[in-house]
Amino acid sequence: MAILPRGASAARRVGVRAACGLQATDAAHIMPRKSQVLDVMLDPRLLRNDPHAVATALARRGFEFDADAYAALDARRKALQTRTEELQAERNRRSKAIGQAKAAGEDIEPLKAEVSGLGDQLEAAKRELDAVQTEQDEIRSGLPNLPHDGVPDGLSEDDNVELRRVGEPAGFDFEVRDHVEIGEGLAGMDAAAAAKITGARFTVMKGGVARLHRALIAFMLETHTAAGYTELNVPYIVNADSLFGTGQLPKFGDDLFRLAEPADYYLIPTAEVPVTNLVADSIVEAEALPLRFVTHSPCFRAEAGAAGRDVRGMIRQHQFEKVELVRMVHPDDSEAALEAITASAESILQALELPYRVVALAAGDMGFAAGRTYDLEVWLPNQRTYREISSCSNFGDFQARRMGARYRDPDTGKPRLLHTLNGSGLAIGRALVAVLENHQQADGSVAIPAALQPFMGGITRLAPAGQAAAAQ
RNA sequence: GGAGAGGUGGCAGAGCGGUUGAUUGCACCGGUCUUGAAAACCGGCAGGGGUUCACGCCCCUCGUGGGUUCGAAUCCCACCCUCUCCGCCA
Repeated sequence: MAILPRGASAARRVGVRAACGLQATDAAHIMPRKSQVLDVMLDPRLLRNDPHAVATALARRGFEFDADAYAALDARRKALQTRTEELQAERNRRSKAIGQAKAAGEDIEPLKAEVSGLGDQLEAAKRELDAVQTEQDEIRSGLPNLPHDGVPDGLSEDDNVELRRVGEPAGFDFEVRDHVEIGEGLAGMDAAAAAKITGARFTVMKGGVARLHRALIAFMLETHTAAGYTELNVPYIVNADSLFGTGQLPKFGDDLFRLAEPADYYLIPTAEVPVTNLVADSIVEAEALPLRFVTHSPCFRAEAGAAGRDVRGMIRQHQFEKVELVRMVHPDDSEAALEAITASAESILQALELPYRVVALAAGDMGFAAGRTYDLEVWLPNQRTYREISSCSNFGDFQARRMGARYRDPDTGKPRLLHTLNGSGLAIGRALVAVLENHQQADGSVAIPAALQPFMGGITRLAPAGQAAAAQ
């Protein structure tokens, strides 16, 4: 049974596959296919009718868009398209006339001779049009989403706006350890072993720490499904189409682990990719909205631009796990849905008794596809700072347009782009770090938050190696 | 991996190379009838794009790409996907 109605037509998406069917070349070549495909990113009409407004909006993100050049290109496109379609119409008319003449038993040879020149003209016009459209598509697929009106101005994280703080950082009357020290003390965290097996930025977890990691996953899935999210289990390997749909491609291939063999697939950088793409290429019935999904998955990131950052511990790994929340909603509901998805993520932090703050990202600090983003940052006592543990974004129709995700408007009967959102609920590795650090005790043990204890066989603390196992 | 079958509108399912972008059924929307509903009957109903103030007109799309032809859902080639049987396998 299908989870979602799949559009059998699949008329769109001629796109990426065709365009990048050219093997393991550069991921940057991945493009939507021209014309009749709706996976261009920003609304093509907005781009055509008011390119300067687009340029102004994108400038808030620090993105330069040459509106005049684009407008000039579009003028060429228009002329070429008109000419091409006129030629096609002419050819269709004549061919139809030949058919009728033949049916009437007339001699069609003279008619055929008349049409012969048309073919060449048409082919030439098509080629030209094709080139211009390809150029336009390349530009469009590289344009980030427009920031929502309410997004704070600014180009860097320094311009982010703190919305609220929840929970008081605990006072410690001993020297606060970081999670690496705590994890090693518990004999539960081993970076050296992972380095031997693989390399840098991996960790082997063991015993109580591994169990705590698993408990966090189970607790989060339980909490979110109880709140109405439908649990999913999805592929961790995806194709280029899916990554284009959510916006990782064509621009951010460097952040991905790519499997060139035996197939040109990618490891997912987040479950957002497979889950959001469930609605790719389909028309969802209006009553089915909102769709709310939760899934647990590993995430694989090359961290290409992060050399030297967060090298110690589990903050920044090539492989980590995450519980992800995804919603597909009616366009009118996406603003409220962002608040709701953020609240879902916050409920986990509250249950885990972790102090955190909520930050509205500035226009220039948001991800490529996001129209508005709230980050949740958890308090890390050793670093004496708040660190990102969840990112909740409203993508508006940006991803929906790229992947062809629509719902049927009951009033008009016509398909319309739906809105997509997602948020981490939460990143498991960082949640583990936060629990270890915030709930550490003077003796090196770690108190298990009450909410987690049922998923830990009822134990209330993790004890350092050498101490008696676990208190009841 | 081997052998076979197949991919057509929201779904199901037709379609001698020529007024077929596509018969029909279901679903859906509107109407008649009814106190109301159901049934019955009548009508409407694929997606995308261009152009137009608008009515409308035009182009593209029958898995994807290419080829043959004046003309392709229909013929040819390649690829992708699905199903059945066999092999392998958690």
